[in-house]
Amino acid sequence: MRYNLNMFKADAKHVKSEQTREEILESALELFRQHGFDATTMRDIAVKAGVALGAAYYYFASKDAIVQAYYEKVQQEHTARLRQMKMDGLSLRQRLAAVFYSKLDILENDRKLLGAIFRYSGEPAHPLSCLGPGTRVVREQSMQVIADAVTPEALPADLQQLLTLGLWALQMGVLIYFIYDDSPQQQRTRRLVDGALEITTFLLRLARFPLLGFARKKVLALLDEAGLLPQLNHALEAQS
Amino acid sequence: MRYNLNMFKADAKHVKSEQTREEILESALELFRQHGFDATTMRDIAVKAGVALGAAYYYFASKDAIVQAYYEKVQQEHTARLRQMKMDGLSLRQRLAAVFYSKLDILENDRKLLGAIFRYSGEPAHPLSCLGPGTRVVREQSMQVIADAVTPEALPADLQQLLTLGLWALQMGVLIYFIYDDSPQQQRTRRLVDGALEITTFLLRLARFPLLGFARKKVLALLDEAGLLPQLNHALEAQS
DNA sequence: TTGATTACCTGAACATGTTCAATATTTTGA
DNA sequence: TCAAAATATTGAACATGTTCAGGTAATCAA
Repeated sequence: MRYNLNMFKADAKHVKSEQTREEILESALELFRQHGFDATTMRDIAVKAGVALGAAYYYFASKDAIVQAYYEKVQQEHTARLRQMKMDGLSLRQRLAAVFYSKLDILENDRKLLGAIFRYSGEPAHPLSCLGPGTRVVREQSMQVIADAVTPEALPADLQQLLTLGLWALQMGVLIYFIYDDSPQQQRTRRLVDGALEITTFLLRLARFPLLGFARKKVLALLDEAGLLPQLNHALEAQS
Repeated sequence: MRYNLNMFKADAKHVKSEQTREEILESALELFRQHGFDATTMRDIAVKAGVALGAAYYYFASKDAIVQAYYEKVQQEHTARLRQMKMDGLSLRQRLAAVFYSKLDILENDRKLLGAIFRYSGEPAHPLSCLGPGTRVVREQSMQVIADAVTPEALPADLQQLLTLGLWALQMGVLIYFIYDDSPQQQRTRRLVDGALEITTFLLRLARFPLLGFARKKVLALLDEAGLLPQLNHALEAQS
């Protein structure tokens, strides 16, 4: 085929648009890291990126949305890192440790940015609510990473579901703890992860006993009724 | 004694100051309920309260601080309601149900206000962070309400500590769920509370078994190391 | 009583997130 | 090639949370 000159132009243009966006994002993150989220103004960001104020709003709906974009990149990176890790031969606990640790590694120097992620957790209607529909994709992506570490264990479907949800909630809690953790290199958070995973796997071994099996059914039924297991119905239907 | 005229004046003045504060608070809450938190401006509040804009900032450090003041009143009311309830003869589960239900009752029509409470949960340095030092008093107060419902059960000190902390965390989660719950009268949240308490008391009965006793020790040690049990040290020291 | 001190209150000014009408640039379709 | 459409960009204007220098009223000390 003959190359159409416009193809290059189109590519170049799309690349340039993406570059502008990236430039704004990177400028913003650098300033956020340097001076904090609140101390950085949208005007600062625009100046540093070499664009007009309005351009920032052409690419990002709000100042918080920039942090959300950052977190989406983090999630991509997290997914990518785990995909290229060889998990063969590792125990569940080791796989989960890899999941939690790599997330902390990625976020290590940006703890101050994370606050913005949780800012609208109590506002269902806000597009950036970390529990709302607006962030569904990244949330499901982060649950998938955990599910991928759980699945090789070949647990009963209900337990697998339960464990994944529980670990996702644990991860949320760990992130909050991480933000507040002022120990050097956030070692306390790492130790918290270790301990929590030890207990988790210990309880998992107990989960086959009848009494805990009963509790497990109860918990599952409760979460289902509460609508916190959206995929459960399909999973169970497919199984039975 | 002879009454000093200035006493009345002083009282009148203090009362008047308190009245102004109350007027601003009530005006704000009414507007928040009517039009939502974001749609209400500080100028609206000042106009409705019949004061200048600056007066609102004399009494409240920020717009969010007004919601915080509301929540402190809620916590007072919660504490008061439970104090005047007769808990004699009630089971642990019934006492806890009373704790959770009464809190939901108080907050019933103000779910939209609660979002602001969680807004700074990811920012340790913010004075209104619901997990930070700035809100310690109201947080300890809300834990005390739970502790008072747990104490009559005469559990071992460590288990009591653990249960109280766990229930407080549960309450936080329930409040989040409550905010997102669009079922009529938030019945789903009530059912979630019922189910969660059933499971809690069931697991509590299991906690005496050796295997779960081991897990319990592990959890306790973990939380202690994580610094999430600030009072534990004193409690255990006093016991031994 | 009176001057000094404190508490309360005012509203203009400011800072900054956000919007938007207008303009420039690029792409598309014929 | 060129006009229309789509995309990208501009920066002034706006809305609103917050600050602050200054004022008034109440309280206190002598």
